[in-house]
Amino acid sequence: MDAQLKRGILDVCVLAAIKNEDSYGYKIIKDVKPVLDLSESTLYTILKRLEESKMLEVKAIIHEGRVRKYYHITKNGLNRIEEFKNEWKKIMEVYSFILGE
Amino acid sequence: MDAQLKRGILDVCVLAAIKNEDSYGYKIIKDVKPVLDLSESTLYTILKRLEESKMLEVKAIIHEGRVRKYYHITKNGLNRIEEFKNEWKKIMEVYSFILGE
DNA sequence: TCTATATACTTCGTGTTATGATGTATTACA
DNA sequence: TGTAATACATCATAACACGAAGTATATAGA
Repeated sequence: MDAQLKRGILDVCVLAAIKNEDSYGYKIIKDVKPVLDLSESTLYTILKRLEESKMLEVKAIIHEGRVRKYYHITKNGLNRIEEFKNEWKKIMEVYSFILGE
Repeated sequence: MDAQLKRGILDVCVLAAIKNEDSYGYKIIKDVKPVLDLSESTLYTILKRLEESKMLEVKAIIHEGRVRKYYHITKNGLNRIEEFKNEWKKIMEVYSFILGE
């Protein structure tokens, strides 16, 4: 998909991926990739950003000798998803415009 | 609307605005703004980009003492719109994912 | 006549962001 | 021994939206 089109949905996509269950980087990539291709560097950048803006909380856990960072969605994160749903209405208007008013 | 969400649709939005009739910067802003807010600097940046990628052709015309640059969509531009419509299907899948698989 | 306001386009600097490349480290299996 | 899978991190780069500021003309109203 066009790189520009991705922006703005990627963040929310990651939030959605952990909405129902805490998850970690490697798993999130596996879950999101079939729907929307993203690289490791992109994902970890996003996770850091979402953490900084308090939409996610992190807990590091040792799993089979490796560090695993589990991400948990916060209220802010849930709000962001709701906000996105509202923005979507606007997006649909724009789409109609593009199809030919 | 979220700045990131705009990217990827702005270009196509501008193309759509001149699809049926040649237009110029000032008018394009007026036409697109009700649907999707954009500033002058943004618009002219986009127009330049679309011209460079051969999606638009420009013709400068003197209108009431002022220069007016009329933009005409090319075949490339029309293709871009069609491409966008295809990408939209993918976007809808992502949207479903966000809503909760 | 003076002054907004509308018309019309341009340039620059800044901040945000996706991504490829590269690196580190462990476990599992052939 | 080697190779794939697991798991996360960092850096440099390029694309892009946007505010700010600038240039210039026409027109309507005070």
